[in-house]
Amino acid sequence: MARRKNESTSTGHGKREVVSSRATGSVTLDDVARLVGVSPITVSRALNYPDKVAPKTLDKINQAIARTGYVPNLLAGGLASKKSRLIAAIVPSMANSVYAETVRLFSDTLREAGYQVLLGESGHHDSQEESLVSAVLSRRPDGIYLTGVNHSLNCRRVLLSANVPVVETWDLTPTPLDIVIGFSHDKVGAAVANYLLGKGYTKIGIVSGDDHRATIRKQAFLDTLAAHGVKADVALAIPPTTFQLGRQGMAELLDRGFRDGVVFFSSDTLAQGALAEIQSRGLSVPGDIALMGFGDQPYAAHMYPALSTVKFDRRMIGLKAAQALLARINGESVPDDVVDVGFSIVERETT
Amino acid sequence: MARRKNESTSTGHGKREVVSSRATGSVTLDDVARLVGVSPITVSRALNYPDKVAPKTLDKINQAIARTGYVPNLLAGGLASKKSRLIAAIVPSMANSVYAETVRLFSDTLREAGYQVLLGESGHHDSQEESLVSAVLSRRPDGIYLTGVNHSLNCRRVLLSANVPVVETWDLTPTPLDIVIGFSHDKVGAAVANYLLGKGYTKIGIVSGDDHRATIRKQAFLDTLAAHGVKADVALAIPPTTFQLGRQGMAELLDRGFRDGVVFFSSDTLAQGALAEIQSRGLSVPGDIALMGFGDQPYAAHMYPALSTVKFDRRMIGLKAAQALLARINGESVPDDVVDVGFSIVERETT
DNA sequence: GATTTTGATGGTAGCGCTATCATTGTGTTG
DNA sequence: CAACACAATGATAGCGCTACCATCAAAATC
Repeated sequence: MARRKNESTSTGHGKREVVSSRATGSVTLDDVARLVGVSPITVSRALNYPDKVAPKTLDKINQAIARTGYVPNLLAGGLASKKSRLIAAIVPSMANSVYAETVRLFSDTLREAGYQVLLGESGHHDSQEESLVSAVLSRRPDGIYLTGVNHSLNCRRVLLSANVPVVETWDLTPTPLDIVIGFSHDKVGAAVANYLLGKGYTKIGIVSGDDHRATIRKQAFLDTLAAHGVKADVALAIPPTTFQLGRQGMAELLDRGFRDGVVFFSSDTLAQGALAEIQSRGLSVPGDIALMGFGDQPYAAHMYPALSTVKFDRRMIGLKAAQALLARINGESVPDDVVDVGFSIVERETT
Repeated sequence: MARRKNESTSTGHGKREVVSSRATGSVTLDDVARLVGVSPITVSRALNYPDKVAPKTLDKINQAIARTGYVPNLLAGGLASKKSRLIAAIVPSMANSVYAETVRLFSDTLREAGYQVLLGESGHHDSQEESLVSAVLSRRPDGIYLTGVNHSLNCRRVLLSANVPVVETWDLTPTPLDIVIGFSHDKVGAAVANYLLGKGYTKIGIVSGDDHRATIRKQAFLDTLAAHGVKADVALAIPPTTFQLGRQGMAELLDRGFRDGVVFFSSDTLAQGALAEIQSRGLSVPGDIALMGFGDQPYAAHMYPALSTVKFDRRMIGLKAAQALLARINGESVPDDVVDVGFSIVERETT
């Protein structure tokens, strides 16, 4: 397999003893037990429940582990205990730093509790999500994190019969698979519309991605405007919502003669791209065109001019998702099936 | 554990049969075998080597799998076969989309070959990397992807004795642990210095992160300038290299009176932040201050003004890393231990 | 001092799958 | 039609670990 195949465990860096009795050559828990002169189960306990082992024994075992360079085999452990210590997370895209931040807090929280996170990118496709879920279930995760609440029928079926704790995120639904932590995109759309109307804008445009959640925001946004007799200019961008697509979307609007109005973008990145387009035409923000983002990325506050946007606590989503899964796993009660982390509108300089 | 605990496999969504004989309630390969009337090993073969099974049998088995909703247990399979079908990847940060893109191609390529990628974030800390590597090895990955070539002694030791294919990326070294795929940061630093000198700049600054690779680039940059008798203005940013820190770094330089020169940033994001700072002071780019980025992020070409930067093929790194690991795993020969993917300087409007 | 409790350890029997070798039946060859 | 090759399937024996129940000695209880 590898070029170093022929090196045995004991060669290379000295220090290590030859202890393995198995054909495979790697050190096992049995080897450690034999070395210390205890039974394998005691070594297992030393690893998993250290306080159930006498301090002296524990000490000897830890020494033996260090000497041999023993690395536990979680495949075997997981098979025997039915606890994989693995949590699967399915996100649309890691390149989108919005999701990355949520997942980071999720991972960090779980790591502290002794779990690892297996990440899968679904790319906003339901079918991709379904196959990822299936693939991931074969590792018998102790919990699953999903982005969004829209899953194919088959995906739901598989998840339910897997009998594994599931947390859905970034959105809300009254009927979660298990637990849902997020906020209402419907309300965001309406709130932004009302905010902009309140600021006196009547010329209003929108550049939006076409994923589930962006679509919900857009629809609520348009509906609310319509209720006030305002018809918005629409330019559609497809995910991924990139700087370039934001610039293109803005160009489209400007080419159609859009001026002296405000544009709502489905991500801060889109708005950032739009700003470049506006500046390249020698127009000013918010003088000629006002901009409204979504996400409150770290850079939004530091742009010039600083971007007005919609803020929500994505780290909180990751944290609460991890905590909810841990509670489920430990058999503790989870106070709420549906957790709304809310959102707020941040007014800066672009509106 | 979960609120749905009491639902058996057969309830909920109909369609599923009660076949499990085990206490755990989940369908096993044995259950499928019994249902079809073949031995378990035949079902195993149907899953892993379908062409070794008669088409008729295969068909019946697949039907039984669909009917029962059987999900293979890779913990058991991996334990028995010593193939986890898991590849571990350790990256400094997923929020940094530069790494995310490499990892995406890496994952995609491996997924097609039937592998899953377990991601760990090391946050540019050697100690964190070491503990991640240890944690990850207990899952018995079939291969490991590392970012960078600087690893703690203990980390190297553990990796070597694990006898697992390793690919190091994003950098070069004549002595890789196994395989290395990247480019020379030393050469980048020198090349950028020469490029800027060639453009006639004599007033030169640098705003740089302090991770291993950025430091190497900076040093080569400064050395090359020094060799031409130019002393650069230095402002240090710490990772993560964010928009905000770029803006701060630029502010620092400007406050010190830096003007009519060029600044080299260790990431495009830093340069983007710097642009905001420059514009906020009513200065022009590249008239008053010229900017040079690093990474050629997708947005760099679409900024206004478009950012001059250093381009390298990060997708190629991910792809080649995956291919190299697959070759090692399959026992094929790997043509080169050291693969240089090179880089190039992209001149746009900011220099 | 007899009994119960507690703490530390061990024996046994799997977890669900696959490697290996063995067996059967079918086609192929001279 | 014997001799062989090959395709399809099966029996057995683990992979490395932990759950479960048992054991035994020392401490605590009356």
